[in-house]
Amino acid sequence: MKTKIIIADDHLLLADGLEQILNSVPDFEVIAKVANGRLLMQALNTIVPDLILLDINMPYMNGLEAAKKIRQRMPDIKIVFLSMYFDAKLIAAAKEDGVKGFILKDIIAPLLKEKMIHIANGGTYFDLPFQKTSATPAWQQDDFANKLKLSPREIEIIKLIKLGQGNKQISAQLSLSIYTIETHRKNIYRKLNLKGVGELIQFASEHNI
Amino acid sequence: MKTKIIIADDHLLLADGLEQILNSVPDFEVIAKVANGRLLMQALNTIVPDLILLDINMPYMNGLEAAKKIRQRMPDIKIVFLSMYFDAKLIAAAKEDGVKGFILKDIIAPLLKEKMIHIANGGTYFDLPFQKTSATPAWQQDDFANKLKLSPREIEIIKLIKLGQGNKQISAQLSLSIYTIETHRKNIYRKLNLKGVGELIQFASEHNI
DNA sequence: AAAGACGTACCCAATATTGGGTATTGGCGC
DNA sequence: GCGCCAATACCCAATATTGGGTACGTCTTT
Repeated sequence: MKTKIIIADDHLLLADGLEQILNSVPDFEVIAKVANGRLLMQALNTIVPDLILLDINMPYMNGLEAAKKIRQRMPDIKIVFLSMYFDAKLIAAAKEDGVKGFILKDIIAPLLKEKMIHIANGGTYFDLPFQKTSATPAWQQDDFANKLKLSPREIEIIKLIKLGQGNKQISAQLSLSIYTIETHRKNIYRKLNLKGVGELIQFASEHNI
Repeated sequence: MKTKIIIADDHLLLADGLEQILNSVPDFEVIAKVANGRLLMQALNTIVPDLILLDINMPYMNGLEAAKKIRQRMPDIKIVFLSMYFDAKLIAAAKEDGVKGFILKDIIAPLLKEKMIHIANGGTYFDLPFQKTSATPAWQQDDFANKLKLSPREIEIIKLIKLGQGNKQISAQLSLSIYTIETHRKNIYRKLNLKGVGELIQFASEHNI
């Protein structure tokens, strides 16, 4: 029995591309493509997939709302989020709603397949905002891969913040200006879409940085 | 084979009391009592205990220093800290140094025995700053038991801080003045001897509040 | 009734963090 | 060599947190 998939994405070209990619996996079968959340809910009245690949940003009803509704009515359907950008809060909310995966659109086809197969087999996968994960060697990442991901220095600073250190202590420890730490902090918050130490430490703990 | 214990405490009366209590446990044998860290180190040249019950605040060499040295030279000796007050940072440092337990002096004899037996048998025990732990019913706590421990309201607020909320959000959520939250925060920091959100969240995570 | 803990609320000054900039340097890839 | 980006550093204004107080009503224990 193949895994029946619905693709929900308002970028029709991308949706077609995804269809091609997923249909090239023997165990996958794309049974529908829809362009927004409302159409997705309508489609679910007549066809029932095993998995939905859901764009977060869609008109009429966004991915998160759609996921909530689907989760309530048909909790057996696996939901995987697809997004242009990394967003720590969004991922936290998604996990709350039982979403099985979060994949950035900067992924390349073979890796997408790999992750989708993993999820279809009952696993979960949530993209991380780090550069150079061991699972995805640099040579197979495309141009967008390094945007909005955390640099080594940023990760280092997150670790220190997580230890309860203030900017002053961190700057002393790394022999840097306090202004530099402020800049790094700002960049970290911007990249992860977080606000304040609390949320950052939350995030860091969940992703054991 | 009995567990050989050395008691290190500059309050001689207390040391005597502890000796009585511990000797009433069949498996325990107090083989020495010393009044400060230096005397403890001297004693260790001639006698080797299985466990040291170590007061944190002692003249000449405090408990933490003594523990570090003992840990280096004789890592097999179990060390248990005894303290008048709860101190989150101290406990964190103690754990780093391989200390097996942290017991507040407001404990009552039967519970002390219980915890010491647990530790002697290879366990660890670290006192918590909460009121009314289920393991220690209120009726068997003495007068000092509730000093410097966290109230329910404080624990509630710690949970919200841990979720990354600021004073403003917390006050809104609980329908309280922001000043009240500030007060609670101050009390929490004072009671736990912590400084800043970072350290608090660290602490809260470690003790899963 | 007095003492103490708890929760509430307020004031104030000193720091710290946040969020908006700009700018320079050195490395890396194309 | 040019562009990009990480890392560094600085400025500034707006908030937020910290840490020092005081105060008051309620409830519990002594």
